[in-house]
Amino acid sequence: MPELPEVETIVHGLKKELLNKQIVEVWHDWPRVFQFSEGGCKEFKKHVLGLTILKIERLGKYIVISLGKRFPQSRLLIHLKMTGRILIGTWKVEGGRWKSLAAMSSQDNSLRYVHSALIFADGTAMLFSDIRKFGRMILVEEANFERHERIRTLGVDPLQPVDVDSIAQQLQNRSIAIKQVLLDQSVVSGIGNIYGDEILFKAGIHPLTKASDLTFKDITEILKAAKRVLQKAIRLGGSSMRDYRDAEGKKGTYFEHRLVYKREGLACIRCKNSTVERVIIHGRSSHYCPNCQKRGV
DNA sequence: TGCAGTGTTGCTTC
DNA sequence: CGAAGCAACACTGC
Repeated sequence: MPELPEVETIVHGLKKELLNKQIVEVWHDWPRVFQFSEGGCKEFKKHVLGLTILKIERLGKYIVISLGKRFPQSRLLIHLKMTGRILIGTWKVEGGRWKSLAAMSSQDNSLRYVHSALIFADGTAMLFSDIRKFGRMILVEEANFERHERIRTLGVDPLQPVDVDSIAQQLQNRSIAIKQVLLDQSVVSGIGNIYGDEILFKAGIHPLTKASDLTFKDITEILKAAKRVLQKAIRLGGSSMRDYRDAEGKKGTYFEHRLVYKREGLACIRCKNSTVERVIIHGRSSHYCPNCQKRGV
């Protein structure tokens, strides 16, 4: 479930552990995790060996790792999709399976789902565990980074100062539900199903409201709510329902502090006398209070 | 037992 | 271009 707060938390942990490490080996048992321009894992490996981790940051839901000798030569984009996890520690691979030697913390059965790994000169490794195998590691040459499809089409980061006029303009000709638009990474990047519901609850906007029906004030409220909700979630280390763990293997506690998500049938925490309802929007469960969240127009 | 549902995104089609 | 539907994959719970 890694959304912006989870990825931010992971990146924070990775910075503490991985900076200045040199990649000396690449391992995988599922070639499709690697992408490098037109090539696959062979080309990926060739380009990455010997490079050092110079910088780690978050762009939307991507972990972005700058690699080079002295200056950045390429960037590694990691998307965790639904069930991806990054494990850091000391391990050995035995019969195609990774075994813990001195992991930063116990990673229990997630070791079973490791499908790729970067091994560093100091003997430590970064493992990429992913039950559903939707996650990807995409290598992009530095010169092509800004115009790479995945990066070029990324919407604004909700934690950065946002130009409300430009967002309002984009929503003008969108007839779909605001909930669906919030999940569109090309409008605003980093929000997923959980925080989409949380943000709309906080803003008092019904998730089925058509984006084009929102007033300028509504949009301002939503963006303000987004900052608050996401910042709080980062403070709490993200949400852990099932799979999510940070780089140190720790869960986040936002889920226990959630406002509406997965609270169907329970009393609304704001008005207390309505019951949280659930509706499917574009195939995704959406939770809201029918009393506190009014539909626009 | 079998099947719907699950946190995400990209591709195809209209 | 916008929008809908489905595919990628594995597991859980009813």
